[in-house]
Amino acid sequence: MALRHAVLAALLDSDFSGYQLAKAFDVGVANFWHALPQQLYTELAKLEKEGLVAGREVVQHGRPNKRVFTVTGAGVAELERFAAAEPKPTFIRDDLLVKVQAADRVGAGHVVRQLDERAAAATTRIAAFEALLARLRGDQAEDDYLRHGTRIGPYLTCLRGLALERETREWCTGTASVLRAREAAHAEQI
Amino acid sequence: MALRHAVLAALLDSDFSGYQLAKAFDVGVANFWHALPQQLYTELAKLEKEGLVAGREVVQHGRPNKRVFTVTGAGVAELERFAAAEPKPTFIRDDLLVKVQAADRVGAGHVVRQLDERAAAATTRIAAFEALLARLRGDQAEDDYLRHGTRIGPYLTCLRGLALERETREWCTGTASVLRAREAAHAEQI
DNA sequence: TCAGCATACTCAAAAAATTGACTAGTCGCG
DNA sequence: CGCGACTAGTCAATTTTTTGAGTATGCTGA
Repeated sequence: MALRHAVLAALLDSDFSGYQLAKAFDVGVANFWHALPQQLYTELAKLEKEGLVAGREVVQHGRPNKRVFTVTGAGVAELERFAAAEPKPTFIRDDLLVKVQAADRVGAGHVVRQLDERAAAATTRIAAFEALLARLRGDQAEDDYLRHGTRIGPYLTCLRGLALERETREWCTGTASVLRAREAAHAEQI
Repeated sequence: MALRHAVLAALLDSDFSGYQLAKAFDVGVANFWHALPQQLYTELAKLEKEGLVAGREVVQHGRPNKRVFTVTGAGVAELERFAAAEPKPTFIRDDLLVKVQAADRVGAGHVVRQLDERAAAATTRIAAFEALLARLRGDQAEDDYLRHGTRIGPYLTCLRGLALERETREWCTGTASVLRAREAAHAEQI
């Protein structure tokens, strides 16, 4: 019962349809939560049945109509309860870490390549986060925005995403270069 | 089919029983993977049936006997295949991020407290990682160990854990202080 | 013009993770 | 001597997540 809170938090910012939420959960919100479209549709249906969100049909021209959802008062109350409850520990799962853990026992070649790719992907995401942050704060200086800006929540979580991506990039490039140096040294010995 | 690789990677370092693995997955390995004891027992049973690990009974004095597991050749081959495959994207799930995202719409009090607690927990983990890293490299300098040390995999993943915890601590303290300042400013206005 | 992609969603089945309840022996503490 | 904590597991039920397969419509570029 935790995806629901991620959905509610995402809907606080602006109303979304399931499809739009799915996009968000695949890129931006994925920063701190991840879910497939099917889960979101299911969750939205449940939330609506429980009265935590309200859906309304939006007629569109040139594309299928959609149902967008708004958080209700009960939804905000539910988030309030969630905020007061003890948080579950952070949950990280990363294939690359597992591979690096095993890197001295299996061939490191593929792992090095994947580290490079991950570092490149991180660079892209860093740029995206920086652009998003700049857009959120508009023409205000960061300090100013942090003190007086609206929608500080999304800004703060973006800052975290940015820091994580930077850390990821550094670790990936550092680790790749260590593994490469060791492969080279090993090759020399022969 | 991914927990199995985390288990295999953990067993590469030294043989473990299900119980010991459970401990590791609750603290150390939890750095990059998380699993409950039940899952580990189930997974070990499956891995043994498939011949990827071999179990043997260890008779103990003064406590129940245990079964410890070793990775077999087939297990290493399976890890090799896994290392070559495309990695799934990193998967992060964090209640606190969701709460911060919603912090400007629900009471920030609890969230601030939880951020402080998380920062304190991070400090503890940072110390633990530093101690573990020092133990792994023994009397070697870090550069030296990275170039020539054995078991470089665990060392590299620990470095990542350390960096993540440091980032966590910084973000938590920074975010808590931003939210506190805003609460204070808001109180003044009244 | 027509294939492919994007929007917008649904249903069902399988796999994985979580929750909760148990067994059973040992150790130390009061 | 009994109580609680630690070691070392097992079993079953439930919930969550993932995988896979569909339904429609409309726009765009080769």
